[in-house]
Amino acid sequence: MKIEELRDRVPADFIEAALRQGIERLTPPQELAVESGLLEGKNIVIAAPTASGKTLIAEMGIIKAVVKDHRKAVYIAPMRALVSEKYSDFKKQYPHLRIAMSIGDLDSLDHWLAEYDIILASTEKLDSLIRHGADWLGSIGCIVIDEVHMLDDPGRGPTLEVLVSRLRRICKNAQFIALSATVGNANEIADWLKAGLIESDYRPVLLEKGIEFNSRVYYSEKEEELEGTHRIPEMRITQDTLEKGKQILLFYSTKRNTESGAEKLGDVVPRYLKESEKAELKELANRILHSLDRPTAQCEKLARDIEKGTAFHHSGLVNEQRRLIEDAFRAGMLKAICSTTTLGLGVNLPAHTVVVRDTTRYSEGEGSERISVNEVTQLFGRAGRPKYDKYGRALLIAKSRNEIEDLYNRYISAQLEPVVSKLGVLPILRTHILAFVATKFLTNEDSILGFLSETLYGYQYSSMSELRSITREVLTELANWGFVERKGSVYSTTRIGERVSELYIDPLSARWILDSLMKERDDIANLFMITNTVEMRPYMKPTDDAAEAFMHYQYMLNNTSVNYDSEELVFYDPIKPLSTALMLHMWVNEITEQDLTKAYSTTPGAIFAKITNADWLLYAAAELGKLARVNTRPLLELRIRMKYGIKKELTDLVRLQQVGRVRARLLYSNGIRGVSDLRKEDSPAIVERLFGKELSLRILEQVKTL
DNA sequence: GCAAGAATTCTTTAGACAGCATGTC
DNA sequence: CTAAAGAATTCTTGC
Repeated sequence: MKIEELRDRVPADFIEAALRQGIERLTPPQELAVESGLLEGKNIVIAAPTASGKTLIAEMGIIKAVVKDHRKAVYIAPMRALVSEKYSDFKKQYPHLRIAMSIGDLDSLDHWLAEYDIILASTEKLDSLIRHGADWLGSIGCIVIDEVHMLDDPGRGPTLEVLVSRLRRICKNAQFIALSATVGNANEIADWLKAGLIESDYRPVLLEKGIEFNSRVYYSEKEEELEGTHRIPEMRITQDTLEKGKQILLFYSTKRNTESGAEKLGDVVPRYLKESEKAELKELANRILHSLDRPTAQCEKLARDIEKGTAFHHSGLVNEQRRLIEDAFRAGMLKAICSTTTLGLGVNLPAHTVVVRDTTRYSEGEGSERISVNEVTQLFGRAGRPKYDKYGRALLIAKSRNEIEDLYNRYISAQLEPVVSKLGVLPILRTHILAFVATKFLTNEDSILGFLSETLYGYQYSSMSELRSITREVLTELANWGFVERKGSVYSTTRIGERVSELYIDPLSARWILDSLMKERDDIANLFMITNTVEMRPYMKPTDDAAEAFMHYQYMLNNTSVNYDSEELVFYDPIKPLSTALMLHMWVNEITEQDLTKAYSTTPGAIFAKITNADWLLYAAAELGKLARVNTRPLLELRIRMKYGIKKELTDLVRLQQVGRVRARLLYSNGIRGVSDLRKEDSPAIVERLFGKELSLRILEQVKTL
């Protein structure tokens, strides 16, 4: 079907945008979607491979709802990176529409969300907006759920499940469009959502899946001899790929493996680089090296790899480094990347060849486990660059002749796994049930159960007796903790309970924080208060210092296990969160990232993730403290120190714009110890000497208004 | 006597969402 | 609380 043929059924905005992108025909799944009533507002579940054009289907629904029906459209995705990618796509294609993005740290003016046509948000953010009583939800005409297989995730799936079920109640006439490349039971999901189902194998770029063994690749209907001669299989595959003038992504099971992989690639890749590329790479390496104030050992390692045309990519990198690497790969500068699943989950970054080197992964409590077919399929989906490649190649590596067939059966000819609801667990329901009561959405046991029966869990497990007993238990617990009150059969939240729900923290964490607030606390105790929570997991490794401090702080660590659910207690070791607290304590005492990575054998990426979380939890703790009538000054001060990584003495200077960690310290050591010192006669000269004319002016200007 | 390679023991283990009010070097 | 695999260390072999 040609796009043009849709002229009278879909707004011109969409047609023009599609044509601008060079899209003239619908792909088969797109055509099927149109035939199954996409444009008539029917709910649709689409299970089709990566790059099969699922996004365009969503786009059709969104634009139709917005332009033709004058309603709002919402796009939900599980990753912030995904949301912002879609945001810039939409902004580019539809500059005249009012498009907003709402994710954790970046928000287009919350309150004004009502003014926008298209709202793109992460699952949790939209859930949170509901908790804050967003009133524009009723005017939604189209809801797109990207990566619906997230429903299967034990940690975050239930939130999506509850969110979707709730939206179905709030937005009675809205159209639901759910997308995924990896669901084994799309029919079930479709049935649950009362949606039409579209399943398709269509790919714009052919995908050849094979198993490598001994320099030979075994596909289902052919075999291929590799060009490479290297003794390590994935290095041979890389040589072969580079011989073809293509790029490669290699997926490993651990961060360390990606790093050693990239190092080995350093012997393979450079001979395929042009002189001009080497110069560009050198420049890139330099930028990577200086992504932090002080390069860490990891930064140096990464920079060395990049000069050779390769890189590793995992959560230990800071965002800027990740972005630089992704862009450089897209531009063809980098030839090969060794990555953990980070690259498979986030933004779209295709390569001609994809190798999933490891098919097992360690998981706590279970030991080493095989990764799922769904996940391998997800990673395989990165193979083949539309517009550049005729076909993509996705490979596994066999270590023995026997393993060839085993891997083939297990991952290539295998069925995708079904998505199964993980909602039926007490700690998860605790959070959501509090939110139901807090928003007065559901206020008694029966209505809560009625709602839960509409979730995927209710669909998949028809017996609700288990949920009934958990719900009862949760309500009792929340009442005991002082977050809800009961009158007859009706529950309502206390002021604190309501705030806990809005702050989006686990009620268990809130209870622990409230209890801790009542005790005598120093900085470390305050930090432990927020690190000993589920929100802060995974914890840092226990250090010797932490073990020692544990003895010292025994008094405050009494009862720490209150913060854990019984099954988890087996794994709970309070030294770990204490270790995290000590790391943060060093951060707020101006220890450099470089030293922190060494002392806690961690990575810059992990440090910043902890800092961001700590900042949020310190805010939450302060808010709870307000309600509990506790002095929150120390918490707020700690929060400023957390944000900037500074000692107490610099907190005043940092109020100035353009002044952060480094500049504040510089000012301080030059005798300017606070904003008031800037008013002194000789100050302007000092500031100008330190920062130059322009910057010093901008700093001094602020003195009048502060 | 020494080095390359085999055998054994030791060590370590993916990712990422949320609040709120504005701007780092 | 479990198991795989890389890294580090020790042992063996062959010249």
